[in-house]
Amino acid sequence: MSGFVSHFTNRLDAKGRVSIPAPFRAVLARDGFEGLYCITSSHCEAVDAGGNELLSEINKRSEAFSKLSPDHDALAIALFGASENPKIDGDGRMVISDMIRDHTGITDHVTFVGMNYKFQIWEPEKFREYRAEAQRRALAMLSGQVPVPSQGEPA
Amino acid sequence: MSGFVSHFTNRLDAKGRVSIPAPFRAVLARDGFEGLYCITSSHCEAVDAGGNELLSEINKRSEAFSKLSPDHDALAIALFGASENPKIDGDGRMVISDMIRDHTGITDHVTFVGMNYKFQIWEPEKFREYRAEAQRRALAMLSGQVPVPSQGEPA
DNA sequence: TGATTTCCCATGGTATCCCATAAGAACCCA
DNA sequence: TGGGTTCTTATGGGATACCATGGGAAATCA
Repeated sequence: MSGFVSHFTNRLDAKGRVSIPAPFRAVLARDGFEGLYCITSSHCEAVDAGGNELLSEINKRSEAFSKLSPDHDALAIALFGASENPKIDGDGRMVISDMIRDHTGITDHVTFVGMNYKFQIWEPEKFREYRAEAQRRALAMLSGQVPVPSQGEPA
Repeated sequence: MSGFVSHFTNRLDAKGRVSIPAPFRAVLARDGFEGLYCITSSHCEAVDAGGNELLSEINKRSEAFSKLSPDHDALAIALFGASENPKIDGDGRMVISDMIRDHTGITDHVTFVGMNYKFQIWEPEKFREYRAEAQRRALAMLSGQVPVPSQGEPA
């Protein structure tokens, strides 16, 4: 079935907890990962989060470098050093760690953004800005592509 | 097999629900998708909706870029972050979310427009205007006054 | 032992489920 | 052909379940 879709903004409480959106929890449960896998994004002020599907995607990436090579070691350190495994409590909440706070600038609200095989954690205002930019880029990327075979386009 | 055809206008109730036209429900049932897949249209004030067939169309687009790359992230945010999976209740209704409201301007009535492999959700008055404009353009194109654009809506 | 984290329960608002009803379409049988 | 009957569909509304959030108590850590 489908993965992480849509976006939600929830509130951080006094203890630094935030509810993970219920639809995302359902996807994680199906995926079977214990807890959550989080890693800072290398190219934007967000944190990638997900379960086994995200993890295997990252593994696939690092396997492109042969083990024992300096490149592989450096990559491993970068990946594991920038990652965390937050627990999810009985009510479906996680705590926003200092690492996530520092990298995202989150203070009192958190935006969760579905990206199918993973989702991202954003500071709401920063997300709005990034999204506007992403939509511009997406339009450019898609229009350069071969047209999709839609027959019914009105006009 | 036959897809979504014709168009229907239904009423929003006090709870923000609206009946999905029965013929469309029949198509969705055949498609086998649980619920509905919705995504805002990038070139008009409408929302695209459908089942697996629409979803695979979206997936196809994003799979052209390798995961974890900046390009893929931007595209995933534009596509999946701007999507939703409304449920369909036992009576064949869906709720019009704030996202759909904002993007379409829907207040109390909803027009469903069949487009074969997907359908669109419109504010009725906006749809009338859009359709009239589309017909003018079609006529102009047929009479040879305007070079026929291959695809890709130029605003 | 004080501070922090984890577990558990409470609550208000909202979404979902379920049933009722009315209008219309299709159907059937004389 | 016509009139009655049954089904489907759109819509309304009450009851229930779910979810995000808050806070206390127990457990863990330094």
